[in-house]
Amino acid sequence: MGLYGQACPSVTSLRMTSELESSLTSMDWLPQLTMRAAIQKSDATQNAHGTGISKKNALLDPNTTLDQEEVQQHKDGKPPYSYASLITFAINSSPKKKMTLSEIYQWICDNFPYYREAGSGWKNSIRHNLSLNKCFLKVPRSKDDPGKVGFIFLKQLNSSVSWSCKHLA
DNA sequence: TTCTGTTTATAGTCTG
DNA sequence: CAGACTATAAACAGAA
Repeated sequence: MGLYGQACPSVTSLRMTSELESSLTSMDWLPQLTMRAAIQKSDATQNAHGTGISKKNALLDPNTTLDQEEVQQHKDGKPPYSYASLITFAINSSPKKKMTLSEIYQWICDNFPYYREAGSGWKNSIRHNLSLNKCFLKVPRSKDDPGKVGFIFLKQLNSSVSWSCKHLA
């Protein structure tokens, strides 16, 4: 297996040790690890076959986020990121590292106009990915939540659960 | 009915 | 080539 199944091969796994819930006062919207690092990394993994295109699979680094430059670069055409990567970016863009399905859709549409135009097949793929990929964890909503995992955005009528990246250290 | 989520199937690509 | 991974499509069940 290559870059995929694993959480983070070697790209700076940061010190995501203890900045969990304690960062409400100050915002933490910039983990500082952008796609560029991930892409360079995978670029280094040259294509041994020389079949032309060198696939730029973003590493599924749980800490990777997408920065504005990257967003602008791919405003046209289909982004070179796998669905798993897109989902990861989306989830990581949320302060709580959780997102509901509809929010993930929204984030992707906001950041990649391509998907606004595309049909609805990609949403099917997103759902398929969330269910299949071991990197994502479904976090059910708790009714009388003790205050631990009950953070839900739920501004839509649906979506009673949110998703997060599964990367328990 | 629509949205959400799980599963199965199939085809293409990449890696060892 | 075989196996792993990804993209797509689609069947199907449950909830709102």
